[in-house]
Amino acid sequence: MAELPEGDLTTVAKALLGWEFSAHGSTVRLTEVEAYAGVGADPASHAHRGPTPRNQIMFGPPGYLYVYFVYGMHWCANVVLGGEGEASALLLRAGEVVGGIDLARERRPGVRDHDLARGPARLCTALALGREANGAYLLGDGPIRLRPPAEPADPARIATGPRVGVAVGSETPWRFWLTGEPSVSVYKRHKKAPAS
DNA sequence: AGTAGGATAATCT
DNA sequence: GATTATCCTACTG
Repeated sequence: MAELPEGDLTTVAKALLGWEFSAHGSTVRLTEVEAYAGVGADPASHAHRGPTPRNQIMFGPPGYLYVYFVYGMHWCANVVLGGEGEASALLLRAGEVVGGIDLARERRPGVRDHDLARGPARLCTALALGREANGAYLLGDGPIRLRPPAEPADPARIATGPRVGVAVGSETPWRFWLTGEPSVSVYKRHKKAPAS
């Protein structure tokens, strides 16, 4: 059993850096995440306009996995945070493969080790996450698990910046990552987001 | 190094 | 019918 950290959304987001996320025989240490708030508070969030069939898992209790399909070909994984009905979530953007690396390499042939989970859709591929993982409980004893690291991430290495690839709300600096990690993805703004 | 375009389908308006 | 919390390839400098 594990318990999520206490605090508001950005506090929890930063506290989850360095946690280990396991699925289907591989484990990554989270090096990059993005926070998304709930109804009305965050135009970039899927929950912004209220519950829909897709985002219903975000409106449930925290500690569950929200997996969605984007751009016609990619899966992305989130951890539901906040209280029930709050609908905030944390996008797992990147991580370092620390277990089951042979399986991860098989799932993403031909890429360097630090690129295996460097990006949200790549992370899902490396861990073989798809539709069937949506709604999984992460803090119990199931095949998909999130657990705290033996050594917490160094707070001095946590960096903050705007979220990657969002069309709206790109001013909100809710992307958090660990500086100096080769598995952190490179920043790219959305095609239609205002130039910096 | 950085930038640009296209693939491709679920989801929502 | 428009939109999209991405990735890969190909190009320019």
